[in-house]
This record gives sequence, C-alpha cells and structure tokens, in this order.
Amino acid sequence: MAATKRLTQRDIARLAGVSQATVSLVLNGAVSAEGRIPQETRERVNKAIRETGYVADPVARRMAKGLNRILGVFTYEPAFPSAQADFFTPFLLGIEEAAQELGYDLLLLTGAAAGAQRKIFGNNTRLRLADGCLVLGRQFDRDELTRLVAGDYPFVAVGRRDDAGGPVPYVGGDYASGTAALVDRVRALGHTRIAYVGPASGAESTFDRWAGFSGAIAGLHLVAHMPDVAQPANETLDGLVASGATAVFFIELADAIQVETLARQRGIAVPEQLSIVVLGNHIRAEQTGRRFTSFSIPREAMARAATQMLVRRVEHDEPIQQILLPCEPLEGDTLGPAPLTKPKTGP
Amino acid sequence: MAATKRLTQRDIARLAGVSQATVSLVLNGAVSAEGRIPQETRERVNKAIRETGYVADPVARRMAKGLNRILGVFTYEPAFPSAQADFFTPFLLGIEEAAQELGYDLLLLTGAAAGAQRKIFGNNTRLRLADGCLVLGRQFDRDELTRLVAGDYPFVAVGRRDDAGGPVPYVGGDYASGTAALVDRVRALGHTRIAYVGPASGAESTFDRWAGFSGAIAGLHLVAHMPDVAQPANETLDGLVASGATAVFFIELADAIQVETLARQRGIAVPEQLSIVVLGNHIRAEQTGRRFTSFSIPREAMARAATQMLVRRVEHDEPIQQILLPCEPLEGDTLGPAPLTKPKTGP
DNA sequence: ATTAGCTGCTAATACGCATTAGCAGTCAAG
DNA sequence: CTTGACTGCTAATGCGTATTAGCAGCTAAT
Repeated sequence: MAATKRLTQRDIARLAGVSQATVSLVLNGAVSAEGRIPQETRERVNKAIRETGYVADPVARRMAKGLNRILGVFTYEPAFPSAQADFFTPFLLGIEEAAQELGYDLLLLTGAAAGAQRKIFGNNTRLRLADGCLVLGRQFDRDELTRLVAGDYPFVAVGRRDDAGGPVPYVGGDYASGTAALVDRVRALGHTRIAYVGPASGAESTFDRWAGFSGAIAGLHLVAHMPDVAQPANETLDGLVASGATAVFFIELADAIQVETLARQRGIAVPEQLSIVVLGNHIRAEQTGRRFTSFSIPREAMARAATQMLVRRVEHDEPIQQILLPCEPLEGDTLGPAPLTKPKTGP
Repeated sequence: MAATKRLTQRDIARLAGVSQATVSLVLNGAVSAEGRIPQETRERVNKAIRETGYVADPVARRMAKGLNRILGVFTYEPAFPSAQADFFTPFLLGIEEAAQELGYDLLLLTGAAAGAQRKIFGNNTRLRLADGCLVLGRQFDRDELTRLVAGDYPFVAVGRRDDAGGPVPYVGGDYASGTAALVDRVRALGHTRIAYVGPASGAESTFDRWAGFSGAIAGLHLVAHMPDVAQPANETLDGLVASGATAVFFIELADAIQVETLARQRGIAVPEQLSIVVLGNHIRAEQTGRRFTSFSIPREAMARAATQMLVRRVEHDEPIQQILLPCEPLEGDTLGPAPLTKPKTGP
C-alpha cells in the first residue's frame, strides 16, 4: 500500500490540462456534450487515462448517479459450506452467468454476524450498495420478506413465495404441475392405492407439492399420509405395507433412499411390488445407485430468469411478475406397473 | 419501487429536532462525542430511526470514510460452472466463512464480458468498490499481477505467486514440502528408481512440486521424466516400464488414473510392482475407486487465512506477507514397498 | 472579573463523480 | 455593428455520510 495516492479525475484533468468536468464528459461520452468536445481534447484526456491507468471510483459513481451495475445475492444459509453447496451451486451458477451477460457484478451478502440466524435487515445492512437483490434459501424470514415487499428496493425471490403484505416477485419451479404429472403417470400404470410421505404444509415448495398431489389424485385412494419428517424408516415402511399402498410419493429423497434400502432387505421388490416416486430431482440422486423416478427442477434456468427479471426491474422499473418454470418428468427405475397382489412381508 | 424516497440522516435530524451531524454522531457512537450528547437526545434520535427504519446508505458511508466492509473476489475462471465448481468451491467456502466472521460482504467480480478472457483491469472495473480483493485461479495474468503489486490497492492471492515487480502477498499450500515428504516416504520404502510425470515449470504450483521433488531425491535415481501433458497413457506407461522405475510421481490425477487403469489391464500390480504417488489431493479423487497416495491441499484453510490477511491489510495496512500452509501426507493404497524385481510386462 | 473548562450541539467541509447552467470566444447572418 | 447561433470548455452543485472546528451557554477556579 502506501505511496501512490488514489487517482481521481482531478489528477487526470491536471495532466490533460482540462477541468474535472471535461474528464467526466469524455469518460461517459455524454450525449449532452456530443460534438462539444473536439477529438483533440478527447485524445489528451484518454492519453492521460491510459498512461495512469485511471479507473473511476464506482462508489463515487454510484453516489452521483444512483446505479452501480451490481446485484446483491442474499442466501438464507451460507452459500458454500459443503452441506449446502449442492443446493445453491446450480442457482449461483445461473445467476453468475446471467449477471455476466448483462454486465453486472455480484455482491454476496454474508448477512448477520456469525452464529446468528442470517438477516437481510441489520443495523449494518449493506444491501443497498447493490442496485437490486436476489433472495434465495430454504427458510425465508416472513417479516423480512414483508419488509422487502413494502420497500422500494428491487428484489426477486428464487422459488415461489406466498404473498407477504403484497405479491412477491419470483421465479420458481412449478412443483404442483410436476407432481400432478407424476400422479397421472402412477394412475396410468394401474395403481389405485397410493401413499404420501412428507408434510402437506410448511415452506411454499412443500405446500405446492402437496397441492399438486391432492389436486390430481381423483380416482385414487390415498391410503396413507405420513407427514412426520423424523419418523424412522422402518416405521414408515411398516405403515406403507399395512396400508396396502402400491405406490409412494416422497418429498425427501433421503427418506426414499432409506425406505428403498429397507424394502430390499425385507424382500420387497421395487418397483415390482412397491413403486417409489420422489418429488424433485434432488441433488446427489445419482450417487445412490438407484435412479428414482422424479421430476426435474430447472434450478439454473430459474436463477437465470430471476436474474434477468431483477435487472428488468432495476433498469426499467418493470412491474412485479411471478413465473413458474415447468418441471419435466424424470424417468427412473422405481416406478412400474401396479402389482396384481399387494406387497407382503414374510411370516 | 416508486413512492418512498430514500431516507437520509437529514430526515432523521428533522424528526428528532437536531442536526444531521448529531444523527451521524449518535449512529456511530463517535469517541470524540463521548459524553457530549446526553442520553435524552440520543433517545430522540434513536426513536426516529426506529420508527422510520432508517439505514445509513453504505455508498455514502464509503464515500465519506473510505471503507465499505466489502471484499472483492476475482476468479480468473467462472466460479460456478460445474467443471470449475469443484476447484473453487472449497476456496469460496473458506472465504465466505471468514468474511462473515469478520463482518465483510463479498463482491464477486464477473470480469470481462462473456467469452473474453477475464481481466481484472478493464474499463468497467468495479473492483475498487471493494476495500480489497482476493485473487484466485489457475491461470494468473502476470501483467495484471504486476500492476496490482505496483498499485496501492490491497489484495491477497490464494496460492503462491512469484514476484511480479515485487513480492506478491499470498497464502498458498506448501507443495514443495508436501512433495518432498512423499519422496522421503518413497525412499523409506526402498525405492531407488523413480519417475516423474508432469512438467517441471509453468504455474507456480507446478514449479513448486518439481522443486520439492528435485530437492529431495538425493540418493534416488530419476530414471524418467515425462513432462508432456498431452502424451497418451500407454506411451507413458511404456516409458515407465522401459525405465525400470518402481515408483512414479504424477502431477495430474487424471494421468495417474489412466496409467493405473492401463497398468491393471496389462497385469502390472499397483503398488506391488509399481507405486503411484499423486502430488495433491485433487478433488473427486474419491470417485475413482482407487485411493491414491498423495498429500492434502488445505484449500479451505488457505482461503480463510487469505481472507483474514486481506482484512488485516485493509484495516491495519499490514505489510506484505507470504504464507505457505503445510500439506499433510494422505495415506492411500497406491504406494507400497519397492518390489524386489522390476515390473515386467508380458512378451 | 477574568479565565478556563465543560457541555451540547451545529456549520462547514471533504469524499469523487455526474450533470447542468452558463461563460467566453468565433462566425455568419441580418 | 448587433444579434444569434454555435463551439469548447468550466464553475458550481448535489449525492449522503463522517468528521472537525468551533459557537454559545454555563460553572468553577483564579
């Protein structure tokens, strides 16, 4: 550090023998100065800039102009730590790509002090440094969301969000339709007795799956619904067997994996005796050997679309929009035709 | 958007019946105003702040104070696209953690426009928005590095870097010692004829490995050095066999994998007939079935240390430091005692 | 009574840039 | 010779904050 003081337009002006204002005008190719500054003067200024390597201070720029070409990214959980990494990576990937294309940089908001639950609004909120902000995470803070909606700061949520004192701008995945499509598939394969493992309410993404499910099961019998997240796998499997379900829908891949493993141990063939469907292409699915029938979540596309929407909101004050991207079915090997007899366990 | 104008200290001042300066003093608990502003006045100001939800504009703040609590992160390759993701993730993880602890946000610089090679210095450089910056990537641009070193902008490189018109502040991994330790291990296991696959120069990380290697092979015979990166695996293996080497050092995990696979096909047992050592715990190593003997690269720790160093440089103008973190040996199953006879292939 | 010191506050300024109003000079038309 | 239009530039201002100098009023000490 030390030595070289920060270069300013004044320095350039001095070198070029003009005023600071002229430097600014040359730099910004201001329309109002079109044809007002002769090539010769521009040259002198540009020469000085080139020789010194001057770069305009973006802070001052933002101060004067109000915009920054910076997008904030707020994640309600740390973006990188490995447990979460797989969750956020595709989103961040899409955001980064879109931001780069649009000429924006990204400000990763690390949120509140370590340990505490992350908060967008703190005493020290640096949010406003960015022109607008993308919000993502599994667990949103509803109060903060309300405040964001009420405020005049442009933001877009990645993932559908319920109204919070007003409509929330978002780009989400159409889990409801994705789920419904899977239900139709199950029905077409002759299943009549189905089960659902996972809660029916809670986060929007959970609710949407259940909504899609319950809206599509006409003609089918929901013989078991196990909302308990913490329930041990063998109890779940017991319940499924007892219910006589021939196809089960899981919200959580982890649950599905455990139950499938257990089923195999007990000699219950999947999908011959029991079909399993998972609601969403959870990451790491490929690491489990078994390819579960599911639907895709277009995470990268969601992130790209959200970024573009945010930029439109920032630049053109576009009104609030809510977009759901389709979730295409994913072939797997855990959904088959309904068995002629119910699955049975040993003695 | 629309409506609500941005709140300023002046608004708060008006509400509280004080001056803007007083608001600022209350907000910052300035030492110079210690005991100069009575509790009663503070209350009035704080009340107005609470009621309006005022938050100081970070841009103006930076403007006035010169600091922003923002760290720039410049990656010479896109940070997220999946091919790179595994490379950058541990670094970003460490940076994010450290930044959050220290109360800094991160500015992810997307660099030049899409397609073009990324540049730190461009017309659009918003780098200076950050108080300082971390630079990472496989391929550094030497000219840019020189310029950074020459400038007064605080930065720290993740990974050792050669001088560039002056010493470069960095936190790197001690690949030289890590490599040397592996050489010692190989020697201790009775090997005398060894080979090295990978270039001896190029990036600092490459050079360091070779330096550690060549500095530690006293008493051993380097019977083959194959610097060619693009060489087909069977040629490499042919060369190794011809040389009579009993232990090979690989810079690239990919090369090691190919050669090991080929060796198995040819009936050359690893490590019974040929020991393989890889210089660094490359990511995805665990996916290859074989656990290669190697050394660990403390990526997360490097990133954390670099972040902390950068903050010290920003806040306290700490002089340039260069730190190498130890790379501990990693047990694997590809290094064994030297065979009594040279490995032989069939007729 | 003067000085010194304290309290409680404010005016003024700097930070680096963008932007606007407008000045001085030239030149052509009237 | 005046007017107006145009050229080439600059002075001045604002953005929202932090910070410093310092003012006014008061008390206590000299």
